[in-house]
Amino acid sequence: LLEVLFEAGEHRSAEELATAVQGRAPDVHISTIYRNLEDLQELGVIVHSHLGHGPATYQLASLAHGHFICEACGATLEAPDELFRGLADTVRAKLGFSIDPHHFAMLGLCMGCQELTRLG
Amino acid sequence: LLEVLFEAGEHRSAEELATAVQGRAPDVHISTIYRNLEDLQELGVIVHSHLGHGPATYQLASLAHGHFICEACGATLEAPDELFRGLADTVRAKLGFSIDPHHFAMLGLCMGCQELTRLG
DNA sequence: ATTCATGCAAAACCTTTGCAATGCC
DNA sequence: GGCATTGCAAAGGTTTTGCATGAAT
Repeated sequence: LLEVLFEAGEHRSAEELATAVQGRAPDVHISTIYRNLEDLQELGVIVHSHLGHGPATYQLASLAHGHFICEACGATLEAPDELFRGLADTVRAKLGFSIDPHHFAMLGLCMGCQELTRLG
Repeated sequence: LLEVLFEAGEHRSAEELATAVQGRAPDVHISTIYRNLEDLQELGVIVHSHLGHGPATYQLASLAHGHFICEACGATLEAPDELFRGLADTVRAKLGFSIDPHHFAMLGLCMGCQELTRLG
């Protein structure tokens, strides 16, 4: 049921997933979606991320990656893990902390919005 | 009113702030707190951050810094901005994106919880 | 008199939970 | 019969909004 659906994209909110599942099985309730998402996370099949102020998004664990989100326009850039390697190494060395760069997005300003800010 | 209160700490949720304000002015409603927090943010006096799954936390903009939060035990480490400089430079060069390392915490595992994971 | 900020209640938003009903072994 | 899973409704936690009152200019 759910697995079939996961072949339909990344960064899906629970509600989007519910709508998609309901296309095939109309009686599936969103609380069931949440419960199954939780189980699948415990199994390590999927992960969720927070991409800003909206609802959490879910995706297959194998597709997980970091994100940069523009605070001004909401643009989403995907971040290859290599970008975080330096930070991860430094933080592990200095604080003994092992970062998970996927769980929460990094916010900031995209190129276009930086220019808008500069122009005022 | 609010400013007086901000001399009382960082990482305060709206509800904690409301309780603190109500110690001096009992009739202040939490919606007023939210409205004033929003105004102060637009003025650049304060910022809010998301330190995990709980409520947003507010603090004076001048005290803002990044955070590393342990996904297992919730421990909070404060992150000097220098740690993010390398990542910020790389991301600006490669993606034209200017990161704000304060807004969302970086999750991961603290030293103690890494060891538990390894043993467990 | 007009504007603006406030208190309050209610809604909105996302997520979790209690419970009764259903299906499976 | 027991056990796990579901649908539904309701609640939970956080934040926002509508509206009427009341203060300040």
